[in-house]
Amino acid sequence: MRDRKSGYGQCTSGLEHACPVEVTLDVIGGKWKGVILYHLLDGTKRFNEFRRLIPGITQRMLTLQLRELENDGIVHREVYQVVPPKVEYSLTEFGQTLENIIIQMRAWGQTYAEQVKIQKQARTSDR
Amino acid sequence: MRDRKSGYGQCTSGLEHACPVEVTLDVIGGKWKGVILYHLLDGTKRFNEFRRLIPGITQRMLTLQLRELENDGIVHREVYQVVPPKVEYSLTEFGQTLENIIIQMRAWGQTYAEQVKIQKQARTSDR
DNA sequence: CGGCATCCTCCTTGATACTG
DNA sequence: CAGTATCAAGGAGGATGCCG
Repeated sequence: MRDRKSGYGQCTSGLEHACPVEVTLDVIGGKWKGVILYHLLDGTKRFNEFRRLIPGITQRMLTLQLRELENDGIVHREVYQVVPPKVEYSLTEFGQTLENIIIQMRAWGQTYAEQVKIQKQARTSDR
Repeated sequence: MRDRKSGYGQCTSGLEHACPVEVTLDVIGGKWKGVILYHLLDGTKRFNEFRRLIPGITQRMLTLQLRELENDGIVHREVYQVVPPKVEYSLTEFGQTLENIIIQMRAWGQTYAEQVKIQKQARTSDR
């Protein structure tokens, strides 16, 4: 496997990220992870709660993205052995270290959503 | 080509991002945009300079990702009509509004790269 | 309720070759 | 140097069905 840890600036496309920004994006950059984390900012959520909050997502993708976040130690999955089944998702302590970033991304998105839309449209019209 | 633009699966309606975090990730979340922006933090870069800084990227992907960033008004592309050709990329004023986020992501990645790696490995070995 | 397994499609990316 | 063009492959993601 190719390896380069020499500190600065290099990045592989594989699992070894030499570039710190990529490390972060690898964790929060999945297709739906942004929204999921966004909703977790204000507390624990259940599986179907996410499905209501994120209408566009499929069951499959919700599961996969939650598993990855769980995997990376960002999200905690608490299973209650009751009938009917109940599963709650929340940020782990580690996940909470991301809160500032999520909040900043939320703020940026809120502030510039319109401008981004305008930029994209300008280009869309010339496709 | 453009990342999560085509068609389905946005936050709520197809046209608008209802979730601000997604807006931001749509702009910076492309496969190589993180690294590109990371390198642009310390100034203007030329095309082949990126290729040196990001060994894993192909010419094609570099072009595509730069075009999208340009498209979204994040990156400025300055073409000098000289021989040999010279093109310089830099952050636009708008792009500079992302600097804090990139810097935070860089900091998080630096701090937690090791932990992320450990988490992933732990889970991998437990399958 | 909260999943997992399967199948299948189309987007994304890579490889390669060519150009102003 | 800084790209574009084309083709091919792999995988991300959707649809559907079944299960504890």
